[in-house]
Order: sequence, then C-alpha cells, then structure tokens
Amino acid sequence: MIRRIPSARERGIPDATVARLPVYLRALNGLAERGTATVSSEDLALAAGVNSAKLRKDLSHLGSYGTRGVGYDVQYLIYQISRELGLTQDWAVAIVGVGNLGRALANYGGFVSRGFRVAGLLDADPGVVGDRIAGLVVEHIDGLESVILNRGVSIVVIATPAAAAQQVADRVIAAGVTSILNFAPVVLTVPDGVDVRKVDLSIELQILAFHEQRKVTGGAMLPEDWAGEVG
Amino acid sequence: MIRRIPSARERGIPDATVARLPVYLRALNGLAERGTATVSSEDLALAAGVNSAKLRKDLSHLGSYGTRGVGYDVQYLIYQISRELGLTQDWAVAIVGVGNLGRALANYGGFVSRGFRVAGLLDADPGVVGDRIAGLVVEHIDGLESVILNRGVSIVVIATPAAAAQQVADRVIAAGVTSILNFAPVVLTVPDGVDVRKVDLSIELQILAFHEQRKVTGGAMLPEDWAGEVG
DNA sequence: GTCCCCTTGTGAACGGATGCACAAAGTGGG
DNA sequence: CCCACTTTGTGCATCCGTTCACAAGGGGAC
Ligand SMILES: NC(=O)c1ccc[n+]([C@@H]2O[C@H](COP(=O)([O-])OP(=O)(O)OC[C@H]3O[C@@H](n4cnc5c(N)ncnc54)[C@H](O)[C@@H]3O)[C@@H](O)[C@H]2O)c1
Ligand SMILES: NC(=O)c1ccc[n+]([C@@H]2O[C@H](COP(=O)([O-])OP(=O)(O)OC[C@H]3O[C@@H](n4cnc5c(N)ncnc54)[C@H](O)[C@@H]3O)[C@@H](O)[C@H]2O)c1
Repeated sequence: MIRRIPSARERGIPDATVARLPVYLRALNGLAERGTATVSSEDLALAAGVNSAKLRKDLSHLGSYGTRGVGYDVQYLIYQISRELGLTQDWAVAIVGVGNLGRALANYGGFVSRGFRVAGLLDADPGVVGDRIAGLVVEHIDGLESVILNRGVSIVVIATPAAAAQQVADRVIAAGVTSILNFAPVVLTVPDGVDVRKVDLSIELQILAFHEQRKVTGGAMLPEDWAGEVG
Repeated sequence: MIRRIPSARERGIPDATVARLPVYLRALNGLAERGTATVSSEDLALAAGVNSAKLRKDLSHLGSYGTRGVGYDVQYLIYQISRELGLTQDWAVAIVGVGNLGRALANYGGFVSRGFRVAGLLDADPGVVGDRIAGLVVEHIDGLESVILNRGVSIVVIATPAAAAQQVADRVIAAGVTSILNFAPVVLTVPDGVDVRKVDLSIELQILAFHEQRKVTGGAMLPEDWAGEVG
C-alpha cells in the first residue's frame, strides 16, 4: 500500500482557513482601533461573519494563542496572523495594464496599508506610458523584466485586456514571478509552482443572477415549466 | 415549523457547480467564435481549466445535453447554460459609489455583453453628481430607492468607502434588492434571503502573500501547498 | 488554597466536492 | 446488420471543510 500519508501538510494550514485569516485580521484591526484589548471567539466570529467553532479551529492551526476563560489578546493575535500571512514584510507589486481598472487599483489606498507597495506600473500603449498616477510614472511594457528583477517584485497584478493576459503571465513567470492576481476574464495556463488567483466581476454577477432567477421563478412556477419556453 | 432552506439548490445544482458554469460559458463562447460546432468534455475541460469528470458531472446537473461518442453541441450548450444562469433575460444593475473603482466598473464593456445593463450610477458627493460616465449621468444617492424601483434594478454593486457600505446595503435591501456585489472591505450584515458576494482585492493579495512566503521560507514545503488554484 | 465559572481547543459526526473507473449509449465503417 | 470505437453520465471511494458538543484549562472571588 503506497498511499500518501494523510499528515502530508507539514505545518499545513487548510486553504479555507488561509482565505479567512485576512477577514479575521480586518475585524481585529477594527477592534484594536476601538481600544479593545481582548476578544472572545464568539465576538470575533460575529465581527468576521463566521461560526465561532470555525474561527477557533482556524486559529488553532496557527497555534494556541488564546487563554481559556478569557479569549484572545487582540494585539497579539493581530501580530500572529500578520506573521503567518507574511504581512510583517513588505511586498513589491507591479500592475500591468493601466487602463480604467489599473488606474483604480493604482490609486487604491488600501494597498499600502497592509504590507503591499506598488513598485511599478506598466502598459503597452505609448499614449499611457509617461502618465503619472499615484506618484508613479507608467513605464513601457518592454521594461517588464527589468522592473521585476531590479525592484524585487514578487506579485504581479494583471489588468490588461483578456487577449494580452496570457502573454503577460508567460513573461512575468519567465522573469521569476510565482504569484499572480488576474483581473482579465481568461483562464491562465501556468506551470506548477505558480499561484494564480483571479478576480472576475462577470462571474460574480452571473452567480448572483442565477440565484436571483431562482428567487423570482421559485415561488411562482415550477422550474420545469421554463424548459423550451425561450427561443 | 418550516425552516427556510439556506440557499442555492432548488432543483439541486451545487454551489460549486454554479460558480463554474460562467467559466464554461466563457470557454464555449471562445470556441463558438472560432467556429467549433461540437466539443468533447475533455477539450472543454482543458479550455476551462478543470478536470473533465468534474465538468461532465457539472453539466449533468443541468440535464443530459451531450451525445455519447460525439460530445456537446457548442451552441446548444451555450444556450442551456445561459438559460440556467438566467442570462437569457436582462438584468438592471445600479452602481453605488462612483469613485475610482465605480468609474472603472461603469466603463467596463464586459458588463453589457452578458445580459447585464448598468441602469444607474449613484454617489453622495455633489462634486460627482452630474458627471457623465459611459453615457449615464451620476445621480444623487437620495434618489436610490426611486432608481431601484422605477428601473427594475435587481442587482446593486457597492463601490463606496467601507464606512458607507452597510448603510447603503440596508437601504437597497429595504427597497427590495436581494442581490448585492460588494467591493468595500467590510462584512455586510444582511437578512436571510439576501445574497451578498464580495470582491476583495486586499484579501486576494494576502492569500498570495501567504503562499509566496511559504515558497521563500519553505524548505518544509510540499507540492500540495502551492498547486495552482485557478477556479 | 479551593471552587466555580468561563472560554478555548479538539474529537467526532456529517455533508459536500472531487476524481477514478466503467457501464451505457451513440456513431460510423464495412 | 454488426462491430469497433468514442465519449457521456454516474456509482463509489476518498478527501476536505463545517459544525456540534464537551473535556480541559485558566482566572478570579473569597
Ligand atoms: N474595468 C473594470 O471594471 C473591469 C472589471 C472586470 C474585469 N475587467 C478586466 O480587466 C482588464 C482591464 O480592464 P480595463 O477596463 O482597465 O481595460 P482598459 O482597456 O481600460 O485597459 C487595459 C490597458 O491594458 C493595456 N495593455 C494592452 N495590452 C497590453 C500588454 N500586452 N501589456 C501591457 N499593457 C497592455 C492597454 O494599453 C490599456 O491601457 C480587462 O481584461 C477587463 O476585462 C475590468
Ligand atoms: N480602487 C480600487 O482599486 C479598490 C480595490 C479594492 C477595493 N476597493 C474598495 O472599493 C471602494 C471604492 O474604492 P474607490 O477607490 O473607488 O474609492 P473612492 O473614494 O475613489 O470612491 C468612493 C465613492 O463613494 C462615494 N460615496 C461615499 N459615501 C457614499 C454614500 N454613502 N453613498 C453613495 N456614495 C458614497 C464617494 O463620494 C466616492 O465617489 C472602497 O471601499 C475601497 O476600499 C477599491
């Protein structure tokens, strides 16, 4: 029986937990700003919009940072989660594609406040190159590799049209980047070891539309009645 | 006591499947543009970046629309998925908060092309109200309820600062809206029956940072930890 | 020091999602 | 008409995530 041992994740934190840690962090920062020193899993879960047992299990993956009978020290937990997420260091981010969306992202203040620093803005359009946005000058896409290497960029945000996204991804990966946040509505093909996360407005709207349609038709008529009605 | 079913499945389509249908649809549209008439689950799965068994199981939830030995008719499948997602009808969307992000969204062409129509832009800032963006005039937030009711808005996009988001949500829900797409970095509290989806740049970056840190520090890293996760 | 109360951390049951593997079903060639 | 080939649709085993429920542990009152 050469079956992989279940304990495969060394110090492994489940993906679902990782995805929630930023939410907890945000809630904790809110509490800290209001001067709260300690918080129970119940209260923190409420602020984060999750079940308290889930919250406790999530935090238990980081270690035993709570005090039974009391709760969690807000500042200490902020520090532990930040460290776990890698936010105690500074991440250089480059934004490729400085159109409507790229400009909004470049101007977004929430970036800097959390350990992320926009280190470069790149675009292919000569009419855009040279523009000054949020204190940075847009550079030509030809300099992509040198921007990445010289400024220690480790995360790239792609905000180009869909047609250009794969090509941009290939180049930044070749330059050593292994973390990509993709806004273009296209499935990127990347080698193993490269992390791609996507933000897709269109998909989110379609999911909402699906549920919305259910609500409308749900009470009124049977879903089967719709089959073959349109077209 | 009759308890309301939490969500999603009326005719029983799993949430995970619903979230992938838009991806399949996009891949199918790409194939259709290139003149492909039929496609196998293997090829479509490749284009959508998923496992072919998963794709077949997903499609089986809609019905039996494939032909064994042949594959799926591209046009027919596009129609069936569109219908299932509710894209054969027109959805009126209002965008609340017309700042950097709200403008980018308003200018986004991908909106209209898929059954969604921007029916209103609203903002609280008198300096912004009256601006013309993508053919629409920004209206004052005071008119929120009348815009929703008079134009049949059923989906609201919130792109205000975090501090205003809950208040905006409360108002649109009171006006009858049950589908919200939230860009503000805050957990919205809503009653049962209201669907909220969020897009959070900051969270996505923090998740990337987590994995990136693992790569850098991790001699103790296992392949499972960085397997690409394109949804 | 002792006891009571509170909250954490986790074992265990459950349910949903994934992917393998194959029978069922349809096509086309001879 | 039959057979070989292709691909769908799905039963099943497994894995991952969620939630309940409670024992274990710590704090504070007296
Ligand atoms: N605007 C939105 O709200 C929104 C919403 C969801 C998704 N998106 C997606 O985000 C992407 C950007 O949207 P946008 O509205 O900003 O588009 P845009 O056309 O305004 O901007 C795209 C920019 O990318 C640049 N570009 C093109 N090819 C390039 C290349 N090879 N290298 C570098 N830069 C290149 C263009 O010069 C342009 O400045 C698109 O894929 C779009 O589908 C946008
Ligand atoms: N810009 C980005 O790339 C980006 C990225 C991620 C998240 N966000 C979030 O999206 C939201 C908007 O970001 P932004 O950069 O466009 O901010 P912004 O400040 O440029 O725009 C916010 C707009 O909302 C309006 N507003 C304020 N209160 C309002 C109210 N009660 N009702 C209606 N309108 C109101 C303001 O007048 C302003 O025009 C913020 O919550 C931000 O954190 C933005």
